[in-house]
Amino acid sequence: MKSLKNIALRAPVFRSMPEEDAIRLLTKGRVKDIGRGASIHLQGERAHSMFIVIDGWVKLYRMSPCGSEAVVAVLTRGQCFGEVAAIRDEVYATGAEAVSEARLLQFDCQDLWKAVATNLSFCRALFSVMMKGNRDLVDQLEQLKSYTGTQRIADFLLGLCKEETGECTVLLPYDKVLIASWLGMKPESLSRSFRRLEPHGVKIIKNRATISSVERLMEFADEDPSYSWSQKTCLTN
Amino acid sequence: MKSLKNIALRAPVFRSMPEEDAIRLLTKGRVKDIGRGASIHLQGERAHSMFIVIDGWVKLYRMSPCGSEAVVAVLTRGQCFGEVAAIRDEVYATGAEAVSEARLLQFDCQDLWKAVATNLSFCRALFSVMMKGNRDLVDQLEQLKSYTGTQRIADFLLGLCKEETGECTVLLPYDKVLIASWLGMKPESLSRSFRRLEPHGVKIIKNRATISSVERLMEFADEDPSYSWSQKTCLTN
DNA sequence: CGGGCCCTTGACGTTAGTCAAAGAGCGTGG
DNA sequence: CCACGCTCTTTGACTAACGTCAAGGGCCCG
Repeated sequence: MKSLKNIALRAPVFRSMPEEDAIRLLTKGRVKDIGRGASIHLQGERAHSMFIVIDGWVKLYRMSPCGSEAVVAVLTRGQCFGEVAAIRDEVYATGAEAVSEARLLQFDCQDLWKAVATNLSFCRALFSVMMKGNRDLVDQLEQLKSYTGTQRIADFLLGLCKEETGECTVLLPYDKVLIASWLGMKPESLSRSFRRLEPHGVKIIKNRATISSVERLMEFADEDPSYSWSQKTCLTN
Repeated sequence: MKSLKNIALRAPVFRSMPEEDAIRLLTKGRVKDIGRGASIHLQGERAHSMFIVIDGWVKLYRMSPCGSEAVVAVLTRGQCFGEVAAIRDEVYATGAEAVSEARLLQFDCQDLWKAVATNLSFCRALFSVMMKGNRDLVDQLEQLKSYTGTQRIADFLLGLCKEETGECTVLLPYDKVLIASWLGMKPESLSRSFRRLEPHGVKIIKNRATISSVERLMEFADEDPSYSWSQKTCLTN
């Protein structure tokens, strides 16, 4: 229980608040343990709560009328979701589902409203969190519009590895079907794209990725998509 | 000047506030007229202001390291931008540029901070606006991940027309290069996609689009992308 | 051992980007 | 007025990227 508190206090929503305010809010939260694949809330459902992930992984997704699923975010320890809808008594814009065993902290709308009305630091903290969410969405849009799937994977891998240079090994945090959906492609395409990264020094074995040169991969990830082949043909000419 | 005030008061940021609060805030705003192509703020620049569009069109865009531009939003009368960064003293996540002659209302950071600290209704109004922004980004992501370019155009046209049924003619609000960029494709692809909409009852002449049946187009826009050809082959068998 | 799930691979078709060229519309200057 | 250059747009030919369908391998679990 102590570690739960520590995790929550370090979460972006609470971190920037005076600690006593954060603790007071924290006590309003209810712990919720759920299994892999369990639904947390549905898209279009009236928002009743905000959540913070204490442990495990959660995906936010959109179902389109034709039945295809687009993953909009994948969250883990310390990240919060549902706040956007909960804060204004709206419906959730996405569905939320646990993609692993997960432990959440759940806060009722009413408590949020009270906190917003009485606590300016919480208000500012919420702005920060929403800003971060906004920025992540914009980043994702840029990626989708400007880069190929293979480049998005390169970026995804780079985001996982701590090193800024040299060699690096990372574990894929969840299964490839989810990675594919998150990056906006099909599992088959993901698999092929992993192959296409091999010439750039990336090897995937099971759920372990080995990057032989972080710099080289970064270069590839930022490259103009139309540049790769013109370079190829230049070399062969 | 009176109409300026009316437009601003009807803007989503102010609409939900008590009118006297809104008017007090409004007086802090400075009018700014700019020409087509003029830059309003740059991506990565320290945020100094929030803006409301009084007239004309503004695009928000991301430049990627390789130089390609991804349009993230296209805004017009009443819509506001820059608030996400301005409210937390951050850098702008996107660049902003006028894509037509435009008139803006500009609010300094300091005034915003004061307003947030002293005025709960403004705080709530900002939450609403940010929520709307968030939702639009999620919608866009879903579109990009789940539909083809041609379907996104269909959706774009449907968003322009007021009718829910029957025939409808709409004017394209800005040039096709921008539409293409906004929908995440190249002008050439846009041009071809327009052609592909003809069998679905859409005719484009200059900047005027005629939709012969809104229902039919909606059906096409929501269709499973992989469904179209299986239907085609079924018909020919 | 069999069934289900995840992942990969191959063959094939569709979609979108690239490069090049050309037409349409428009304002400018001769 | 016309020629010219400019930008926006369309079209064609070609290529790359991605999705679809089908098949098969590896793995876990009942």
